[in-house]
Amino acid sequence: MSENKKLVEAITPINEDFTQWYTDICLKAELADYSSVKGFVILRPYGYAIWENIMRLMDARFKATGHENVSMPLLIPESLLQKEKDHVEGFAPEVAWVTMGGSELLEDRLCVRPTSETLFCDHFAHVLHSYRDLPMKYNQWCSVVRWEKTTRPFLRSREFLWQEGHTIHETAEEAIAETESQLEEYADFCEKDLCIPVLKGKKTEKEKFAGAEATYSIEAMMHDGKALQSGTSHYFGDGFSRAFGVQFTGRDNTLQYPFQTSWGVSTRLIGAIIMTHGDDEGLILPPAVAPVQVVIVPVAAHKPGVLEKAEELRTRLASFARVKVDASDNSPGWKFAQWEMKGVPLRLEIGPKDIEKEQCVLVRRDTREKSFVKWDELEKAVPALLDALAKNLYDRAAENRAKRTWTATTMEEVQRLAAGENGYIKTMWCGETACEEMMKEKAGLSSRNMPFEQETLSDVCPCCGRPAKTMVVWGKAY
RNA sequence: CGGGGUAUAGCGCAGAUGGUAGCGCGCUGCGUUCGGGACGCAGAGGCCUUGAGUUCAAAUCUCAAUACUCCGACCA
Repeated sequence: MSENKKLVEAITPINEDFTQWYTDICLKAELADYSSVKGFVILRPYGYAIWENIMRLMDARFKATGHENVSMPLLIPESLLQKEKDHVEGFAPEVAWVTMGGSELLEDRLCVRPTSETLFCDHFAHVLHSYRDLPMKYNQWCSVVRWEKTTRPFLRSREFLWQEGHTIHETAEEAIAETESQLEEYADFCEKDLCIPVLKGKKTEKEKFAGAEATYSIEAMMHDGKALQSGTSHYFGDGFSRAFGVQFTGRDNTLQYPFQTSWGVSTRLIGAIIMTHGDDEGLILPPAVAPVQVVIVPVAAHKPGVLEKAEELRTRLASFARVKVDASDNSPGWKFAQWEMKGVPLRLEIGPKDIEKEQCVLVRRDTREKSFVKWDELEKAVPALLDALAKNLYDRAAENRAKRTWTATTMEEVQRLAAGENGYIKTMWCGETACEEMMKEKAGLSSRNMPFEQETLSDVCPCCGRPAKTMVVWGKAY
């Protein structure tokens, strides 16, 4: 293959310029495209298919734990948004407004939802009467708009697709349990289905959601050592309930305020997949969400029987895998490269030589390891290889994270580490926002979260020297 | 929103000192190929981002705008 040919579909080497590599993947693997609306991106069929798989798998998890889907309005009257002070202050800088209806100026302008807590609360106030109605566990799949200043496909765009769960409960304990169990659900999904190890923990006061009492997150580490907040779960206490007058008659016949949660993941997960698993050849998709799990490439497709056999194998695999035959006119080599770039986990080659031997060639995307498999053994071999690939993706990501995680006990150490490779830096912390801000100023780090799995690294905060309360993981974030 | 960079065919680029556009890949058709990015022949495809200047003449010079992109601050 000549240099010239390679240039055509070449992507920037991952270790040369990671951000450029990322953009190349988004465009060249045909996941996304820019639109003529500034900051808004288009999800192309291949990218949207990944999202569809994510939705399907997560939706099943939500349903299995008693959640119901609803659809809330796109627009929020300003008066409604104003009801919870912290919330409106947090979101005001990035909301888009609708001020006209047709040619009429609106008396109460409407905000395009940046998130739907206010609408859910308004609705809960209407439909909640008795403790017998609780819990209400709702979810919606929708898009939201936040007027971001800088945008990047999947990581930050002015409109993004997501899922937002909103629940209300009779007791604080129950709401807290919901907050935690949804975070666990996200973590499990990321680790099992997306093969991305995540760090579960509580956000600091500075980083928590506007209006929440507590915010929990799962943090994933990308190939370049930067962190990506990949899911959040919030506990609201009864703050929103009080602000919106959501009440119910309790078991003791008194009026009470329910306790509330909300939680969400977005198409940002696709960004996480790209940046966690990809390599110089392109994308590598976790089998659970890959739109195509096995691509069949016929070799010498013009020879009698080859295409027929390819089609026969497709039918055979279709009962247990998402499979596609590439019968285009391109050369086999071109197809290999193309489907590798698109991250298809497994390639099946079938040519005249294989047909003689009643076998085919299976090639893993992650290791490029080839195996010759008899047709009769495909039902076993394909799932086994997909599983092995998934495990390897997870292990590689976990290894990268382990390699890039350090601990520090003094500010000098933090600064020295922060000046080197990107990664997680664990330190103790006194709990003061001032010290968190100092981390940002002196080392360029933000707190990712306070992991559930705490360690005692020292007795004092490296910033101020006062007694330490918790261990925090710091890093640079997307 | 601050600081850089870029804008010419679908993509990647060339187009010194001004004279109305070219290359590679891709695309279309036909034929030969096919186990790691095949080849031949014949085609199609451009308001040179937009708007103002300067000039006989602007892709080229000047100034603005816009978009994308990278680096910071802010956020899923």
